[in-house]
Amino acid sequence: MLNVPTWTTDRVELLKNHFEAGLTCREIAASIGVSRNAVIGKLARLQLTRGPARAEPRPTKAARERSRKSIPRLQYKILQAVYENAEPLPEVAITSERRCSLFELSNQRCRWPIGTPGAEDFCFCGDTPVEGMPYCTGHTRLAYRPGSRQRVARAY
DNA sequence: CCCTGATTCGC
DNA sequence: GCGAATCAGG
Repeated sequence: MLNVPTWTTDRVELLKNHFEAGLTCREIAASIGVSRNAVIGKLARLQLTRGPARAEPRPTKAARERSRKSIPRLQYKILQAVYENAEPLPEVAITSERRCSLFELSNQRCRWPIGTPGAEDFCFCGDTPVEGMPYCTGHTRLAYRPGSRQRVARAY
């Protein structure tokens, strides 16, 4: 493969002329025989734009990654910690001394529902939650069972 | 959904 | 420098 430079002088000339003529980037790209992104990229490097640049520069990819992934990462860490001392889940119900009503729920009460909604004895676990989680340790392990998602997905 | 131009960043 | 991936906006 010969290494033909993409942006030869005449191609750049074509690019500029087509741009002046008001062709869209896609049309310019088709005319020259390159991708639309190539045209857009080259125009950007030539400082050629049609409208005023956007006021707010995009946050860096790193920043976007951070804000997008930080919460899932954190929760993954928490779950890791919950499963750190992994024993088989007990078959017996997880009991709580602190059962509470819907209105007594808070960030400091396990939100695991117990019983049938609407029933007289319906309530919530109410125990102290794992930090950053909506459930206590036992119910966190019940709620996030490894592999359960896949099994459920296949069932549908 | 389709499209557009603009920006970032790994190559 | 290049352009794919990704973005915001229409």
